[in-house]
Amino acid sequence: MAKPSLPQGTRDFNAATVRKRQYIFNTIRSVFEVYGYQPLETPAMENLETLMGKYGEEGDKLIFKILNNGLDNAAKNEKATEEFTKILLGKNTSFITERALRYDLTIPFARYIAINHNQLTFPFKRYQIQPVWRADRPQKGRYREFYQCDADVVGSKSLVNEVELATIYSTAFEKLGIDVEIRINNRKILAALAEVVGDEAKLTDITVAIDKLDKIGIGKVREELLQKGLTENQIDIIEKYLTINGSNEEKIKQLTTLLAQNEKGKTGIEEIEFLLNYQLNIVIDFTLARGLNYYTGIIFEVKAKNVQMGSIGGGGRYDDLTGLFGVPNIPGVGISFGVDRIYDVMEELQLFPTEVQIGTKVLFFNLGEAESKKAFELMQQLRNKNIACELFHEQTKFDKQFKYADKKQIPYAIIIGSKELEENIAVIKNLQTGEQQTLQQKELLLFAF
RNA sequence: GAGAGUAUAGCUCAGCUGGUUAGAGCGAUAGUUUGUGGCACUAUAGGUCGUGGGUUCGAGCCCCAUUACUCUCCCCA
Repeated sequence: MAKPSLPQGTRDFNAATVRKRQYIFNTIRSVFEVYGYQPLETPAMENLETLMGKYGEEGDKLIFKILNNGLDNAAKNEKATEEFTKILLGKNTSFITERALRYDLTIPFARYIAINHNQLTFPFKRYQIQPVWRADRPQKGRYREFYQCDADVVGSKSLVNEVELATIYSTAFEKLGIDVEIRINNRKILAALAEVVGDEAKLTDITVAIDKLDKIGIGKVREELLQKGLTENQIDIIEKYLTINGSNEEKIKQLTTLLAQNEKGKTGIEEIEFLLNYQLNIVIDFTLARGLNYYTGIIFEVKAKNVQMGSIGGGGRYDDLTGLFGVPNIPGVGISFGVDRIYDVMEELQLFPTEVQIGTKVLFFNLGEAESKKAFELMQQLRNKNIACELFHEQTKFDKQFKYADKKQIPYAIIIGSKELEENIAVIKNLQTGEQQTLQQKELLLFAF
């Protein structure tokens, strides 16, 4: 038989990894909850129609499509064969596939709003932590199945939402112990730049090129813009924009001189100033663009300090997400946590608390039939007090039982042999320090494990 | 979609210009006179060298094909 293997780009998570990941999820979830966000879960699969065309041409190709379960009527055979040829040509047909795996959490959320907007109280704040699937070529830090962790608020234009989301970022990362820089920019400013440059149609090309700045450098960005058909003069203005620097105040000052005449630019600057008034721990970065096209206002990106790693969070404001589903005029703003990268950062900087990694707290040694029966009885009492315990599965040498505890990193061993059984006592040993003490069996329940 | 690399024991890898019975470390299991572990020592198990062809007296090593995985670009989290 062939060796079993995993589908490309997927992973098993062992006990230690699951615990650490849960720790991240729980920390972020608790912050979401404290800020009044409500959980939402949507199905792993959506109707293909719901997803197609929402992520651009590239994105459509990366959607995992689910094959229909055969024909209900043999008469359709010929038609099906015909339709299948279309699939081979890269086209979609509901005859062959009408469902697909969730590609992100935002579109299913928009779909949910579109279905339920009549019954929801706005502003509607939800968070969602679920896996998504992409038929991408996997590589480092990039998988075909991975978790997203999103919080959005829709039905409100207030910038207070942006303030809250920025605060959620700093609170969550502080709780996780990660030192981060929260960068912000405003799509309105980028739009203004395109207007000032004199070519609004090139907005997307400009943002895409700018987004690559820290990766490929100013020279290559110029090259790319040139290729997209911008003139040297236009690119000079963009370069001037990209070289803005200094403190937040200085940056705003420089930008004002550059874009002051432009209405959009003015609003964009005012919005950023609104956030700055809240004394948030944020940094203006006018070179921040983010790839997703649906953003229209403030955009966020979070980077971990002291470690070489891409962004570990991002988000922004969008005006009309549900318009795609026929329900217009519901603006929103949202953020996302990149859990897999956060995991890598925390692993590298050793930020996981040791408690997270302990499964079983106490191992009861098995030293005979009567002894283990007593041990079992005591163990159940500890379990009732929510202390994770195990009884060694068979009577064997001390050596083996110790090794088991050692391998599983169990911090305490409780030893009840014939002597202890007779005298109603128990030996409790701290396996890390090697210290041990003898207690009355009933005192065990009061022991601070 | 474009490109590069890797494939030998459960894991990480050696294996010389092709030459007899393919090795190490870690791990696993057992033991070192059966009520105190982690260390050390000893022993044992475990591989038709990814798969299919070819060259050769002879292939883990060379050639071709194929599959899987890893990485880079595109794109993205």
